[in-house]
Amino acid sequence: MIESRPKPAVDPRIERSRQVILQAALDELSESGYGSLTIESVARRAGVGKATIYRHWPDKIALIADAFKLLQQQRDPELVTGSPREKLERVLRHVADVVSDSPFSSCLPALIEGAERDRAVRRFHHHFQTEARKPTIALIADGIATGDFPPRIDPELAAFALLGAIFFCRLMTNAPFPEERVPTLIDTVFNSSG
Amino acid sequence: MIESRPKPAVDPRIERSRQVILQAALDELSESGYGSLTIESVARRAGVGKATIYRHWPDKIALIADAFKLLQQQRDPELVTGSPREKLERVLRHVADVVSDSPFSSCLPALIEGAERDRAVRRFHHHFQTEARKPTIALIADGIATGDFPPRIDPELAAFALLGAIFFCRLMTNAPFPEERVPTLIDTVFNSSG
DNA sequence: TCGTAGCGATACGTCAACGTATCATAAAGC
DNA sequence: GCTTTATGATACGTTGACGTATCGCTACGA
Repeated sequence: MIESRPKPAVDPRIERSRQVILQAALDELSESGYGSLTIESVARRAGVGKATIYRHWPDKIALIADAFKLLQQQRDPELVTGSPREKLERVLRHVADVVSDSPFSSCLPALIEGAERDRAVRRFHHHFQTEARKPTIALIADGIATGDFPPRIDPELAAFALLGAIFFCRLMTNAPFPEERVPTLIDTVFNSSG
Repeated sequence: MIESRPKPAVDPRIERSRQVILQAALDELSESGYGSLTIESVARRAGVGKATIYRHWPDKIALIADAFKLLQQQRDPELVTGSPREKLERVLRHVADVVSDSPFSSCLPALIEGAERDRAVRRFHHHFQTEARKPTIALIADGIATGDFPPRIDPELAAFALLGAIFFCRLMTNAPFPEERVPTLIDTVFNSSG
């Protein structure tokens, strides 16, 4: 039997522990934040012995980095169809929804803090955000090409403005960006419709 | 002598301690973040006895809240003149500058984290940001009234988009928003010029 | 069915920060 | 000058997290 991955027959207990611990770490990050997370509280929350955590991760930073990676992977991109304007609206509605209320949203302050303090977190945070932005930028470029959007705008800057407005609202005001306001936001930034 | 404020003749040592300690707290927030700040490290950095801090603040949260208040007050608003477009450009250049490199910028992640964890920090953070946004919104509304800006845009949303792009860049990418790109940002959001 | 190995629980010594108390020093105010 | 008072330094007991070690237990794989 030729198999490229011999499947090292990993003990399922290992993977189960990993998942339970990482999820508990995310819950802790959401509740206590980056600087106040402790291995012991994660272990308590996960219903796991401290030693089990140290078996899988050398230190707190490695655990947090893995937890954030899991968080990023949980943000599934949404496939949308329709006109560029319709696609953009759906994508931004989804972003507004996720940024308003989701595990990602509740961990966002801790993620920002983590990226500021730890090089590894910062690296994949920026990398992942860059990747997550690409479809939006491409969407805007498409819309310009088809004439749906004004021709002179800079797609990257437009994406910064649209996404930035939503994130800004979450972090700097007392109310998240309401999904229903997405069309008006697009109208404002693209100065279209009426 | 009639004086509305009798000046309670406060011992200058008290005010000096307050300032030194608050500045040290800001430095700690910038370096260690919200959750990892300790009273002892602030005392060490300020060259002050621990007891002096406890004499002035009941706990860590009160100290941090006061430190953030000082930080906000240090952001002096800039008075600008010229056409609405020129004024807006100068204001946004100033914002891009402050958000890229300043005590405010280096404390921003800690401020976001602090606002998430502590109700008092959150309240004045949101309040101050709302106040700081008002001139920009008014500026945009003025520009619409004078015909410098497109008539149909929502001034508040436009401000969210412009400011949001700058903050988004600081927090979600590996490079702060370059000041020189402010004109292009305005052009993109207002779809004007060429 | 049996040996292996990952597990939870627990105990351990270490360390750092907590918040309080004390004390001489020195600056402030009269 | 003399009293008051805020200060820096230091010591204190307490707490909680660190990271390691041990030990039955049991799910796994053969």
